[in-house]
Amino acid sequence: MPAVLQELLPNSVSSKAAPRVTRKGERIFLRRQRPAQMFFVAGGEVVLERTGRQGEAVVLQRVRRGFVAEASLQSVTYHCDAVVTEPGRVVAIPIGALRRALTQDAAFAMRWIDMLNAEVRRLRTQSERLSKKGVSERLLHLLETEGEGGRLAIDSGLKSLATELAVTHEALYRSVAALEKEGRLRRDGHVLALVQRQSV
Amino acid sequence: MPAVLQELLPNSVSSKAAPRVTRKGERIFLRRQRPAQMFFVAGGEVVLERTGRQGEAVVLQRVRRGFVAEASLQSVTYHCDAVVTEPGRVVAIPIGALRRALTQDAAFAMRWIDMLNAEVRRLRTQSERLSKKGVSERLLHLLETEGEGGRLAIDSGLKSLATELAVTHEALYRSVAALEKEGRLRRDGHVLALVQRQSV
DNA sequence: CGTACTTTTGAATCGCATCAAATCTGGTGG
DNA sequence: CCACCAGATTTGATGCGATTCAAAAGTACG
Repeated sequence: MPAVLQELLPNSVSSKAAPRVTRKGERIFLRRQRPAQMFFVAGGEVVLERTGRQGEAVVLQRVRRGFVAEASLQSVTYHCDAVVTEPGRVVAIPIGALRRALTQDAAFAMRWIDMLNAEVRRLRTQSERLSKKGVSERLLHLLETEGEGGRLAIDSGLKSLATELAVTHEALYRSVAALEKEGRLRRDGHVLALVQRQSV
Repeated sequence: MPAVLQELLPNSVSSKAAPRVTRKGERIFLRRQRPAQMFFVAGGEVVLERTGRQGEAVVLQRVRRGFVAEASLQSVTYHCDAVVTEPGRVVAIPIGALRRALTQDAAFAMRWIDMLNAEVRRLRTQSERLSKKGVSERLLHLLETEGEGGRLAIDSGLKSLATELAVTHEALYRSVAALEKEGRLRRDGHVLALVQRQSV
């Protein structure tokens, strides 16, 4: 089990945690199912998505390390599907034990609150990004907010990134190419990096 | 002080809460300020927004009853501005007292977690909405998800709604008119309502 | 080495942003 | 009560950027 998880969870909970490997394409859980476990992604990648009636997938969360659907702690059903996009590992934690620990261990509850706060901020930033109209504006915003020093590794390909930015992959490819030609962006394999503009 | 707040907060906190009236246009707090208080909107309307460098405002949260920027509990600075869009009342709660109560009162912490969970879900729905491309798709999604039985009161006008949907007001006006003509939407003053389509 | 998927480029079309302007509205002060 | 003003609402014309549809080239993987 990852150290991050050990530090977050009290023993009463982590002792009940069950790690397992995931396969690409596997569904960890489905919308409308009753949550019995909380999942922590410890390797690979899992996306939380909703599927419209025409089958268009909307990516709501992309997790490489952290909880999927933390917000379903008290929910009657999941409100999204969780799909494995890259094989790896998840840790399943019984929700009952988690709830019990949260009501009994205030320090743990506070750590949990911090985690939720971070997720709320991340989602607000994502809303801000999706409020932008141009493709390149969204891309640059992503690099500015999610990247480290304007650098961001794109592990699952630009096509997958396109659905995350809610644009077509064609538009994204063209936008990347255009930004590169303008000298505002650089590509090193899977890494996109903003080119620092010299301030006057 | 509203009953909802009384039920949520323990006495140690609610005794320190300070209600006050708000004026239209007033800024409750600004980005980059250090959070000293947590604000509960008890009347009127407050929006949480970020302003880009060209002054384009992005609405991240619109609150008529509830907390603004709950996620800044442990933050060093606010990450958004809070602006009063309709005069009313807010209750200011000292953050120190709040934090203390959360670490000592597990039941309160659990109620707080539920509130954050609800906000996370709301934000995911908002991301889903902004992922839609068409204006009318976004509008219909709003009515489906935020409305009660497809009915939603628009108190602050369609123009303000337009910025929330991240479209121009012209496009929204036209979209509303078009949907009305198609018989998919009805307007009764400030209320927008989906027209129920007869299932076969 | 074939198959499935991503990446890339091209062309046509469409919806929305943009700019402009007219009308309507609620609220203010004379 | 009316004139007036600021803001919201509405309609029109134009252009651009993204979607859509199509197809070719590159790449990973069994």
